[in-house]
Amino acid sequence: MEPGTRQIMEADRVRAPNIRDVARLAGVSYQTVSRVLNNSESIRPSTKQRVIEVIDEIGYRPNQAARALVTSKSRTLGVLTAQTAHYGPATSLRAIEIAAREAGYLISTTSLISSDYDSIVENLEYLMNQAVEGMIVISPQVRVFEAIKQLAIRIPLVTLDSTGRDAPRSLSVDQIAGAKMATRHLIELGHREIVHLAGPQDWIEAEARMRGFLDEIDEADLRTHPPILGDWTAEFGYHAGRELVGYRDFTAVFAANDQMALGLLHAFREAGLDLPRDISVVGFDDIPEARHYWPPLTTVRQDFAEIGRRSIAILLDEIHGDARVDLAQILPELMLRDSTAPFASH
Amino acid sequence: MEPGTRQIMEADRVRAPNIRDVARLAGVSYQTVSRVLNNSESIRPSTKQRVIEVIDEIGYRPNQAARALVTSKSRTLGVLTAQTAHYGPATSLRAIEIAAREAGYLISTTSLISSDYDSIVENLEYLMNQAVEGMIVISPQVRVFEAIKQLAIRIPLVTLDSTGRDAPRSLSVDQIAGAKMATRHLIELGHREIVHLAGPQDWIEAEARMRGFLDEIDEADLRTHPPILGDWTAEFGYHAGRELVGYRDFTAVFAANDQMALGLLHAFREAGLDLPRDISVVGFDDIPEARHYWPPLTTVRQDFAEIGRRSIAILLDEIHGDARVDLAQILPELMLRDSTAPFASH
DNA sequence: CTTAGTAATGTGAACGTACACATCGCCAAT
DNA sequence: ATTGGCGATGTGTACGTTCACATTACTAAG
Repeated sequence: MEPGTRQIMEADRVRAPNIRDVARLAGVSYQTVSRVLNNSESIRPSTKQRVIEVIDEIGYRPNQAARALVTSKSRTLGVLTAQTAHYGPATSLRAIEIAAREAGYLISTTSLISSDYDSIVENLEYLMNQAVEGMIVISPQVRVFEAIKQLAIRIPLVTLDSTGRDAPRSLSVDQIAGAKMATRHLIELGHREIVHLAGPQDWIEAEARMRGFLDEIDEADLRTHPPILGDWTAEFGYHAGRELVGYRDFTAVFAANDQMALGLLHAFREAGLDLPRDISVVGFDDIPEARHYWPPLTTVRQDFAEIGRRSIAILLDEIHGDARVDLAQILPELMLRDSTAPFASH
Repeated sequence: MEPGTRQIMEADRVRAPNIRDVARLAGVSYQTVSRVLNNSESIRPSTKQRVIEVIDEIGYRPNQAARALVTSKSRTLGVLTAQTAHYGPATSLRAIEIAAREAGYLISTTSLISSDYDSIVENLEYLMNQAVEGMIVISPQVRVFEAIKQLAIRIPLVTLDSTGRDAPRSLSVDQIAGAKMATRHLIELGHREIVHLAGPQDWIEAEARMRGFLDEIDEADLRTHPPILGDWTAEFGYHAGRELVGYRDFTAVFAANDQMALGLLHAFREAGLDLPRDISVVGFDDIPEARHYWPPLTTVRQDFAEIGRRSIAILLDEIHGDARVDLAQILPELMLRDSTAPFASH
């Protein structure tokens, strides 16, 4: 191509300024500009100053693609999540995003539409194609682990679950402890017939909460019906509640999340029951609305934002090779409100 | 560097396979592999087949950074959002992510921590540094537009608001129409003293809902107090409700979102009022929980997922140069439930 | 049997940056 | 005056891909 032609093209589509443009205008070599960009030492303050001025003046932005290409570091972390519209995951995700940005990392999120195996694989492939340096799995489901193993994913991985699975490092609020606290609270109030409205059993959190419930029931030498397996929604809680009022062989319900608890309250009240006198209800999560339900919901609080922040800290540590952040579990907290009351036979 | 040294390095850290490795193993040139990757025509099926087999076999993944560098297309879209933990934005965001992925685009999200001008600029800069090809602003606030203008951002932009501002193309559920529907409903029930619990006024949606309310009040020749300016939370709704019960110079409240409506219900019920006989309440959004509030909330439904999908469609159209998707506003829908009742003086 | 035309494939260059190494200039110690 | 050392800056090259253009293989028409 002749020089002339070239110049016309350049004039045509204004090329974004690059490191050499900056260098030329600042009267230094491109390498010096690179050093400024990467905060290298051994650069004279006056030179640095001059370069920075040129950068600001012409609005130069480093080309991330070129950087990624040469360093073979994408500075991107992948997040695999389901149900992001829910308060918990959404809050964690937001904290993750902010923490990642502060550390200079980009987040690439992928939301599972369906939870079948192929879909999970497809989503993981998507993240791998972004050359993510590490991965966080929020609200993990059992099949996700199979897929990760199957794909032989080798990058650092942090999952937000409580079970300490083999492959990845995991972290979360201690779901089992939370469920036990909730259940114990009901037992201490004198309830003996307690129903558990659980989450979908392929969700690790749901499984853990159910385990905590059953353990506590067991320790108190009580009996219980097999838990009802729900889908986290208020709608399901409502229908389960309508079903339950037909039996009345229980005095309290522990729901695996606040939304389902809300559905229960709705159904019970609609059936003319007096809450919490007739039936006590405990939820899980302590979403901001829970304290304004009627009656205000007794529930187990977990700090979703803190989980998000810590997961990033752990992941970055692992990426940088110093796995020193401890995985101490975060303890949840029982929030006592008005949806639970002592059991009084009447 | 001598060849020998080089080989040791390669053996040291296993380099990911590149297009040339594939080409060598398939017995073709790298350009042919490139053609297969880009679905170029005029390539013999048998050749294509062979290349694909090699790709699968050695697990080759195209290097996105190299692609982005040479094409100067990042295939990334930026999303600027606030309050992502809320149901509405979170739902839209999820739909955006899924739609973008289907179109082969990556989403880079940035959440506004604070809404001051500097913070907005910082977040926009962050997105520009990712070389995003287009931008979506969810739940836009007024200052965002100033910042965009100030930074002279030239990439395609879609905002999710209802006001048809000058610079960008915008799209949303018609907030004003929704607010008018809610207000008219209350008026038709016979209410004459209606209070509006508005959202923060630097939020464009909040402003639009308030405008709709005031317009409708005006058209019905009614009077109203100046709206209460809230912050979207149930907590605020609750405190506003406690304040309001002291006056009792109204018979209905239109809250700018469901969460604040929930807080109102809580406060009113706590004050011993009979809902909806004593006071009618209307919300906005129709989050999934709204129908399970007590009483089930009359509210204005908007389809957040649809907004998300459409915004991507519009943005991609604009990026590809054919701006043909129309911006017809999506109409919201009034969901009649039990939190509103005819006004009867008693 | 030649020739033209097209389908299929190959070659050279460029994208913008960071790394490894080379060079320059200066000052202190001999 | 010479040397060594170090701080500051410059030069060559590679990263993996696509684009523009060049070449080869094949097919059909004369």
